Amino acid sequence: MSDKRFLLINTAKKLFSENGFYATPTARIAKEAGVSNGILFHYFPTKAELIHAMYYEIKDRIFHYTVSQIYQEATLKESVYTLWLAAVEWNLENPEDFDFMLQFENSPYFSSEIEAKHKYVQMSLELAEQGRQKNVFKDVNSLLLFQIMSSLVETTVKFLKNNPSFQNDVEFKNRLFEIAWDAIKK
Amino acid sequence: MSDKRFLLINTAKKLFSENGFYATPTARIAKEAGVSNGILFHYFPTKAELIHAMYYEIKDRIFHYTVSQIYQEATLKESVYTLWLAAVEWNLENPEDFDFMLQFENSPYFSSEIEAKHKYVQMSLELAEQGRQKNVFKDVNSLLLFQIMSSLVETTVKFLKNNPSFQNDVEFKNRLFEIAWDAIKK
DNA sequence: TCATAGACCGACTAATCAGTCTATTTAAAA
DNA sequence: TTTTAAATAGACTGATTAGTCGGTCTATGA
Repeated sequence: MSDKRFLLINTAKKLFSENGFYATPTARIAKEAGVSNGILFHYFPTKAELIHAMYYEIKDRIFHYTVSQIYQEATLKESVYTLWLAAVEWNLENPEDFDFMLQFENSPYFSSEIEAKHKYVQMSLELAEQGRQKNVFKDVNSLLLFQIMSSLVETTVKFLKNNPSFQNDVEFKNRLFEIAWDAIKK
Repeated sequence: MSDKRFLLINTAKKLFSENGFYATPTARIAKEAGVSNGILFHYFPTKAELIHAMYYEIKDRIFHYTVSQIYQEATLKESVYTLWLAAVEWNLENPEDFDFMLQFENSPYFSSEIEAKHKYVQMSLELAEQGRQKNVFKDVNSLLLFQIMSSLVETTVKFLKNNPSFQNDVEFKNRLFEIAWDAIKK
């Protein structure tokens, strides 16, 4: 990936997370990145393509981050915990990505078909399926189990952002995980 | 509330839920409502004020709907169930309001201070507080308990919209409620 | 009857913005 | 060295859009 392309994605992400993508003109992105207007459209033919590229870039990074944390010998609960914690930590450490994702996933740019394709979702679905087969998880659709976990991660991150004093409180985070775990476990 | 004002809110809601508010010009709202452009700005000095008015109008309606369902002699779990079910049913029956809310709550128009003021949130917080004092709910912030319930309602509604065959399946909905209940109960 | 205020109209404007176009530079291939 | 394609620039445009403005209509009440 050329560095101008990368620079544009990062600058746009910052501006998007501050002002939302509708209030962020492409010209402003180019200016802030210190490149010409034309070059933005050279790399991204439309603003929508820039936004989609950003989505994939973020999903890829979060996937690699979380996948690097899980280990083979772990129990099911340990795996879920690892995934949950990795997702929470990652979002706390990358607030711009988190803001962007919230906006994106509730915008007309997003569709659940787009989401379903990603390896990150695939991996989570496999884990959900495993838990159901072992009779550990509640007996509902694994996609639903995944969506429940995702929304609880989101709620957790929002809460920790608003209450920073808890951000390093391991015991508190464990309690938050138990909430999520109790929701899905049988 | 004058009927033009009401008409404008409803027309805008329909268009917003179809196209999002950034892709819905004020002129289009007026045209579709069969009134002049000027009258829109007579009732709502800015587009943002129209959007905020819509938010309050929806929150009020959902509040009156849910509050009408709870009854005094109910146990805590029954009350939570009633509230949960009312919220789910209401959102399923009012998909435009649901779509609008999703957009709004993840847009720059929204702030959690705006939300916190509403009677609907106040009522839910009281219930959460009650549950904590009776030692029935987990020992975390009542605001967090409320947010958890809200996000699980949202996830449930999204899932039922994508899987309409479950919409009238009472047994399935009860299972979905148990997920939410297990999350918050001790 | 007349005055007044709010409801209502729709043409208009000032600004904005996504995307285009022409031209120049750079770098790699031939 | 020459050719070619990609990278870069930035002025420009066509379309769009929130909001304005000057005015008319209607209803109420004095």
